[in-house]
Amino acid sequence: MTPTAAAPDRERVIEAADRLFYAHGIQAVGMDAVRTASGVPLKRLYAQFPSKDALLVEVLRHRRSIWDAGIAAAAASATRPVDKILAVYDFLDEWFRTDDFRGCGFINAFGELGAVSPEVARIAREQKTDFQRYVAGLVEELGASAELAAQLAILAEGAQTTAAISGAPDAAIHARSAARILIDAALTEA
Amino acid sequence: MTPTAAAPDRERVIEAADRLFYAHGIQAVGMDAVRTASGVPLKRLYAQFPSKDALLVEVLRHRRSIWDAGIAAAAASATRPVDKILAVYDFLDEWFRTDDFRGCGFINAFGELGAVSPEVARIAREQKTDFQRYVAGLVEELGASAELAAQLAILAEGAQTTAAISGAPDAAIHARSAARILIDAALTEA
DNA sequence: CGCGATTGAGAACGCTCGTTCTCAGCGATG
DNA sequence: CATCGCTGAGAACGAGCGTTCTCAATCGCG
Repeated sequence: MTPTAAAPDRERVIEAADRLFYAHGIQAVGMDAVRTASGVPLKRLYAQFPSKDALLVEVLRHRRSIWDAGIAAAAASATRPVDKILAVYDFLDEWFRTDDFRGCGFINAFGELGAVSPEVARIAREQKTDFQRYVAGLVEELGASAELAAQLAILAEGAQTTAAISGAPDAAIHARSAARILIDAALTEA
Repeated sequence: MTPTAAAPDRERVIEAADRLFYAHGIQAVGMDAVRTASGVPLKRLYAQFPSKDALLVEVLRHRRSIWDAGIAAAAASATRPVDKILAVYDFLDEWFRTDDFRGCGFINAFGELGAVSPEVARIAREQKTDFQRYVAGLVEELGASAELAAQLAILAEGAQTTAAISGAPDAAIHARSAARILIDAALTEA
C-alpha cells in the first residue's frame, strides 16, 4: 500500500460524497450510498476518513476550492476591478442555470447542521468571510468604501438563495445590475 | 373532549416545535423533545399531527404568519411606500440582533429538507414569492420597475444569510442603505 | 506450487428515532 | 360504592444508519 495509491480513492470518495450531499442533503445520504457512488469499499473509505463528519469536513473544503477556482477563472477574463466584480455575478448566472443547481452548498450545510456542528458552522462562515474579503479587495482597488463591499457581497448571497428557493435563475442578472448601480453611485460620490 | 379544548394543545406543540426546529435543525430534534418542551403527551400529539412531517408543515405555516405579522407591523409605522420598503430592513435589523437568531427558518428548512421533501420546498418557495410580491406591490406604488422589486428582495435575502452565517448583524443596515440608493436611482431615472 | 497477508463484499451490531402499544390510575356514572 | 372508559407516562417495536467485523477469495513471494 503505497501512500500515493490511496490518493485516487480519496478524490473519488470526496467527489461522490460532494455530489450526493449537495443533491440530497447531508443527513439524507448514508455511507452506503457514498460507497456505491464512489465504488470504494467501506473498509478503505473508513481508512481514509474516520467518520462521516470527517468526510463532510473534507467535502466542504473541496467545495470551497471549487468555488475559489470558479471565481478566479471568472475574474481572469477581466482586467479592470469593476469588471472583475461584475464577473462574479456572471459566474453566478452561469451556475444558476446548471441543471443540478440547488443553492449554495455552504448555506445549505449551515441550515442543516450549523446549529449542531460547530465545525460545519465554522467552515461555512470562513467561506463567506473569504468571499467578502475577496470582494473587499476589489472594491479597495476601486477606491470605494468598505460598505460597498459588504453590499456587493449581500447581493451575491441573496442571488444565491433567491435562485435556489424561488427557482429564479435571473436573480444573478438582477444582482448584477444592482451591483453596477451601487458601484456607480459610490464612485461618483467620491 | 370538546374540539375547542384541543386548540391550546395544538398551539403549544407548534410553538415548542418551532422553537426547537429553528434552534437545532429539524432532523436533530426528536418527537420526544417536542413532547417534553410542549408538555403535551405523545398520544395527544399524534392525535393532532399524524406525523412529524405533518407537524413540520404546520410549524412552517405558523412561522410564515409570524413573519407576515412582523412585516406588517413594521410597515404600519410608515405611511409613504418608500418608508414601508425601508421598514423591511429595519425589521430585519431588529431581528438579527435577537439572541436566538439563526437565519431564515425557511432557508434553513430548504437547505436541510428541500431536496427530500417537495412539501418543504414548496412552502419555502411560497414564503419567498409572497415576500417578493409584497415588495413588488410597494415598488409599484412608487412607480418604479419590477426589476427594482427583485433587487430589493435579493438584498433582504442576502442580508439574512449574511447575518446568519457570518454573524454580522449590520448586514441589515448595509442592505438598507443599498436599497435606498437603488430606489433613488430608479426614481431619478424615471 | 503452497502459504500467509491483504482486501472486498456485505453481514452484523448498536444506537437513534418515529410511531404505536400497554397498563396502571382516575374520574364519571348508575 | 362498583365499574367502565379514558388518559398519561413511558416501554416497546421496527426501521434506518454509522461503524465494525467476518470470511472467503486473491495476490505476492519463496
